[in-house]
Amino acid sequence: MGITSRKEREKEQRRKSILKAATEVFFEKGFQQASMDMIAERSQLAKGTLYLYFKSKEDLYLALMEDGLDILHNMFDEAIEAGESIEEKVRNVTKAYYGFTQTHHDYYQVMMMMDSGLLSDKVDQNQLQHIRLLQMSGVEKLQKVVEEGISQGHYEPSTDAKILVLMAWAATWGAIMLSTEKRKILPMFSDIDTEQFVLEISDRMTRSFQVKKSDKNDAST
Amino acid sequence: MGITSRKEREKEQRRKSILKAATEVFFEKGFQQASMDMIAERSQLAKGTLYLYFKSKEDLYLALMEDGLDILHNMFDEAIEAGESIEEKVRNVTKAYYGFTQTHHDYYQVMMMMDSGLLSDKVDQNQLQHIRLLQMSGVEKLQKVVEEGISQGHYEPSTDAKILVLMAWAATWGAIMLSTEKRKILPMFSDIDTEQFVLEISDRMTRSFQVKKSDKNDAST
Amino acid sequence: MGITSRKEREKEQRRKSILKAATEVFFEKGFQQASMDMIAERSQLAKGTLYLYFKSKEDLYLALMEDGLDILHNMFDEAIEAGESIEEKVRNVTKAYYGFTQTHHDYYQVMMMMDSGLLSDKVDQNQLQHIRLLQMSGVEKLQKVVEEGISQGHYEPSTDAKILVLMAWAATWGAIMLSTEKRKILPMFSDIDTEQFVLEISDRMTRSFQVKKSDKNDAST
Amino acid sequence: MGITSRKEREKEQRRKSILKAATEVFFEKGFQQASMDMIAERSQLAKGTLYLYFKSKEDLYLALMEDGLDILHNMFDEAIEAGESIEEKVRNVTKAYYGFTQTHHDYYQVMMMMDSGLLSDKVDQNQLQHIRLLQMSGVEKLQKVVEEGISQGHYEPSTDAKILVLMAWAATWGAIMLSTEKRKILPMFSDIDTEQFVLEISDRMTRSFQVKKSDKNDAST
DNA sequence: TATGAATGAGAATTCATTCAT
DNA sequence: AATGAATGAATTCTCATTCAT
Repeated sequence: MGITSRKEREKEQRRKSILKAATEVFFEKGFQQASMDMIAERSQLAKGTLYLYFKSKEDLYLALMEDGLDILHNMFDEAIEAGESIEEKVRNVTKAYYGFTQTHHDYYQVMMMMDSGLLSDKVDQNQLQHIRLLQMSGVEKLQKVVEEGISQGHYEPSTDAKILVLMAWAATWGAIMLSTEKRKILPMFSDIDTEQFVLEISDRMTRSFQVKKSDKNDAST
Repeated sequence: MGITSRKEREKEQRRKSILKAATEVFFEKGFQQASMDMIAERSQLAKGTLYLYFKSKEDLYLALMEDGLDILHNMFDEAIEAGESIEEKVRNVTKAYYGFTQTHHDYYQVMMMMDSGLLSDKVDQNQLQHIRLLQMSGVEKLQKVVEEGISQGHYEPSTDAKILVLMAWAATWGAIMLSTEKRKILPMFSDIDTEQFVLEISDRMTRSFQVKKSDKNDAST
Repeated sequence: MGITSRKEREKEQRRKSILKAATEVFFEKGFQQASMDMIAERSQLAKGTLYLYFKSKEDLYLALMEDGLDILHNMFDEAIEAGESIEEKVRNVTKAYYGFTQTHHDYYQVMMMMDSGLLSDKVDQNQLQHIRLLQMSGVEKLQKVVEEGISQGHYEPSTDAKILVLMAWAATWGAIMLSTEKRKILPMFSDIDTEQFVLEISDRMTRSFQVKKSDKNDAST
Repeated sequence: MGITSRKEREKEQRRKSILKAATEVFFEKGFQQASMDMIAERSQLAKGTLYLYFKSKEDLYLALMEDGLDILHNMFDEAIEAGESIEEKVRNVTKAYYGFTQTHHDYYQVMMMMDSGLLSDKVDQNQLQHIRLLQMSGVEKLQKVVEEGISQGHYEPSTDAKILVLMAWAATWGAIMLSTEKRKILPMFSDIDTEQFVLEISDRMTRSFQVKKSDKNDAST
């Protein structure tokens, strides 16, 4: 048993180290340009060995996606946990997402890649389904928070929690993509604090659903 | 004379038909997966012929991008022209962008791909520069409208036109990406009218910069 | 008739201009690297037109060889004519050959190319035979001169004219190739006057067959 | 240990067998006409395998050149070693060179090709430099022998060793080229013993520098 | 006759995957 | 389990030649 579990730990260890190498290479080269040779070299293993752990390049990529999503969702859970008010919880999730794109920049980029261009011919459909579910669950977590907020009178009673979440999500996502991808193109971006930008856009979007007291809503850059 | 122009027209015609085929294939397969063979077959031409019109696969791709951006920017100009009030102009641009993603869905998708990972090694740098400029100019057009709106007292005097535009743009872009790309993933999206969703998110974002009268702003889905 | 001959002259003219362009391009690029496109462009004609005058790239190449050999042999004839003594005639031929490699450097290079690498699959065998004959005739002309020299007692009576000519030819050819092709490799060549070198090697070779006043050093085959 | 060396030997073996196949194909077709497909087929390997051993067609060609030059220079060394007198040493080198062109005829032909038109764009410049050096070193070895001969009074004291060597070399090379390449063209060659021809031309050339017993025939540069 | 657009066979090279050791 | 040599299908691009105008 001890032996078995040590072996299993070693196996898991090796799996992780392959994933790490793959993430780096995918990030640096993009999915297509990355070759199994590069990943093998980076992970200090023989090419054949990769196929003992992942049955194809696509499979490796999906595993990596799952990994990234796991990290992200743990960050979400902590973010929601840590927030005391509804407002803070929502804000924390935005922060968490932004934080993920910064501290796990390679994971983020690699995950972004996926949306355009992976052909799922040889892809394990079960695994794909699992990833889809993970992607959804982030939104669902946020939705629960908002529903609580509605019932607490924090948002307009007529608010559709789903719509609110999707809009906040869309705005946040758009802001992050705009900041990270277009920074190179749009010089106007050069003097903007990205985190502020992302947080403010999320704030403005969620606040537009909030109940107005007598009014002193406004936002400063 | 007649002959020259007929020949030229035919050449242009063929160029267009290659671009059309290429757009389809790039859209279906992604840039990397799309092969010149596929494009040749789709356009009913021999492989070599493609190289008479475009000097490389990258070149073909860039030409296609330019084409798409041209269409988009014409739509923007008309949108701004057609709007009577500031509010309407901004709204029209959002509509135009959304419309573009729908009526030229393949162009849109292909343009989205670009951001992740085209190898600019063999790419004509002048052409690339031109594309960058086109991409920027859309934002700039909107910025002019907003600046006018600020000076007309339509938006808070303290508003930074650039920030407003970038936020509106980010939100709109995020909304469109979310709706088009994630529709397949998020079942919660199934009963949402996409155009409404996109317009509303843009509205909410811009309205958050507007001067509040005494207040009765709200939005229903 | 006038019309016919004008047309024929024009045709011949065009043929020549294609050959000229081809020589330049073959010289600059080598046979394989030279493309019919380049030759067409250089000769200011359409690609298709080349095929009205030469039935293939190989054919064009052979025509060019013939042209070069014609020039060379005219130079030989003049060289022999101009020489007053046997010695001078032989020397003049060497000079003429060297001169050809200098003033018609591109022809010379292009002719050298042929020896290595042309596949005669699609080549007109009659034309090839003609070229072979031309190549031989230079040697034959020289041989006649030497035979005269032997009968005049200029060379050892036992001399085999054929051997003398072949040896002189080999030495001259080797010297020219060494000087032109190896100059880039052998730095030791840098301070040698090529023409002197070539003439001297030919001299030494032929003189070794000459009758020695008081001596009798000789070589038997 | 045993395993490692066996594997290495096998690898070297395969490398050699590729080189062998390549030499044959290059010889038959010339560099440009030879395709990696042909070489793969000839060596009974898959095309991709070739690229495990040589990184490009050019690389393969250069490796082959180096191999051939190595053989040639070993033959030179032995030739010089084996000769007892100066005269014999020089003669042996000529013999060795001729021998090489006969026993390694394909190597010789392939090496001859090089001089006309290898594209050095993608070629490893270090390797190219090495080849240039090897090509030179043959001449240098001979030069040393001749210098010794001069100091021993074997050649005219005024003799420039460099000139003597270059002339002997040129004559020998010319003779070999004439005999091998033109044999097909010049029927007059048919009844000549090639080796005799080559040796004699070399003899005549070197002897023309030798001190004459009772005589004083000489040549001025 | 002259043109030049179109062709398509063929070239070098890459790389995911397999499999004997 | 781990290796890494071998594979060969697939990819981009070239270019001699043809042929409708």
